[in-house]
Amino acid sequence: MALPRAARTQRRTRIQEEKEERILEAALEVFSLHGFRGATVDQIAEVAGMSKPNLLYYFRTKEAMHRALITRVLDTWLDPLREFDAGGNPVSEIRSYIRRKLEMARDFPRESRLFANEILQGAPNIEDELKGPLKALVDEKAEVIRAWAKAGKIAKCDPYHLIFSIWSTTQHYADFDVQVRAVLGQDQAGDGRFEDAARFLEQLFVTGLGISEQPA
Amino acid sequence: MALPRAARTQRRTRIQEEKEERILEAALEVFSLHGFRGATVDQIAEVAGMSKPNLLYYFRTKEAMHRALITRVLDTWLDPLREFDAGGNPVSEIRSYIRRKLEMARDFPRESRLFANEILQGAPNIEDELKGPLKALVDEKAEVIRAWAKAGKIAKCDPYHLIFSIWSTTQHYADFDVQVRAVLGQDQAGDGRFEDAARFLEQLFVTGLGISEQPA
DNA sequence: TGTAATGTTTACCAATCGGTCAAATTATCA
DNA sequence: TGATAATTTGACCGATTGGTAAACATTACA
Repeated sequence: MALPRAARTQRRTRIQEEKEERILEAALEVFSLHGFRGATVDQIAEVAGMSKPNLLYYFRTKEAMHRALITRVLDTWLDPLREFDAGGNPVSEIRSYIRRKLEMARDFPRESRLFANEILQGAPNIEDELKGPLKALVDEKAEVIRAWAKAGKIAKCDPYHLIFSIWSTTQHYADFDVQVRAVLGQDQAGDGRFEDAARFLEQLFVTGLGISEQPA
Repeated sequence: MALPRAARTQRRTRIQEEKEERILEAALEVFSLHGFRGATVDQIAEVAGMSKPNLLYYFRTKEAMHRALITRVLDTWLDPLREFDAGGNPVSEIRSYIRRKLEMARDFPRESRLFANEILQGAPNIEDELKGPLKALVDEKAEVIRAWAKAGKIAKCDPYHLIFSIWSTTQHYADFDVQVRAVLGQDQAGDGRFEDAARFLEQLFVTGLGISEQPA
């Protein structure tokens, strides 16, 4: 018989570790390319190099795979924001936050697209996590930014929309990669586009948030 | 017999006009919510208030509907960029471009999500249009911006990444609406968020692009 | 009004989907 | 080694999918 994942009390087998990892890797590949509905279990099984029933032995449903992936991705996706340091220098904190987010868009585009897909579909599976942990974290960091602005260390601005704009500009290079490449053309679409983007965004945000005599 | 759309030489019937419009409206609703693969013809037919075979009489395949929608959306989506005036005042041109894009995100979120979905999936159906007309238009406007920078009217910056950042920040409020609402919470998630966003983005870009002594 | 073109519906189909089952195989360890 | 638990597979199932065929109804127009 042997019950898979769900009803286990003992610790995981070596085989379980390996296979579950292979499956999630394959699922990330397929889900990020075709979305949840567009991905098929057969596809994932093929990419993972195993039969469909074998895959379903480890994850009982397609949704279980997706849930495992989404929660994992959401967690690591927020790491850069967690590193945001209230005690640091405002400008350099924002600058390195942008840099880290851009690096994630470059190095983990599949994770970014998986997340984007989920949000686009209305986030049916992670609405609670958005309204809970995500909101809490953003609230906390927004308060830091607001304090910086109040102290005159950066320009007065809405901290939430500042965070949104950093998210959107950086993730754009992962989620809309096809469009970016199409517009830049073959010559400019090499890996240098991330350095160009970094330079531009740094200039935009640092200058845009530099101390200035904005009215309230 | 009666051949639908494809093989007609005469002008369209009144019924055809009406029905095709109703179908595309329904298709936009469903496609933007669930993506291409996630949407079903039955769903679209139900939203359009007609039977599935009747719908397929006007659009022979699901893909035909999607193609008709995508090309239409891509076209109107570029309108704000077309209005970008080389002869105008640089700062106010950029400012009103941002405003127009943000208005589109507010008033036509379904169109934005449809487009985002297509790009996320690798733009299988519109790659040519991206590399062709879209790139041409962006190239043209980028040249205008570059000239402005060269003349010292705005800060020196990469015009392509400037355009990307305007696209991403504004469309974020349509495509990631669920996330934005979740983070802002019930109190702040009213329609006022678009005005707040407009104020923030205007400040960010105008200050960020203001004349400054950036090195080359 | 008659009739031909246009439009609509009912019934249906083949393909694909997520998932099951029982038998066969392999790993584990006393 | 032998027995027990864990893993893998091929065959299969019901539901849903995109799309079709042909009968039926309606409209346009001479």
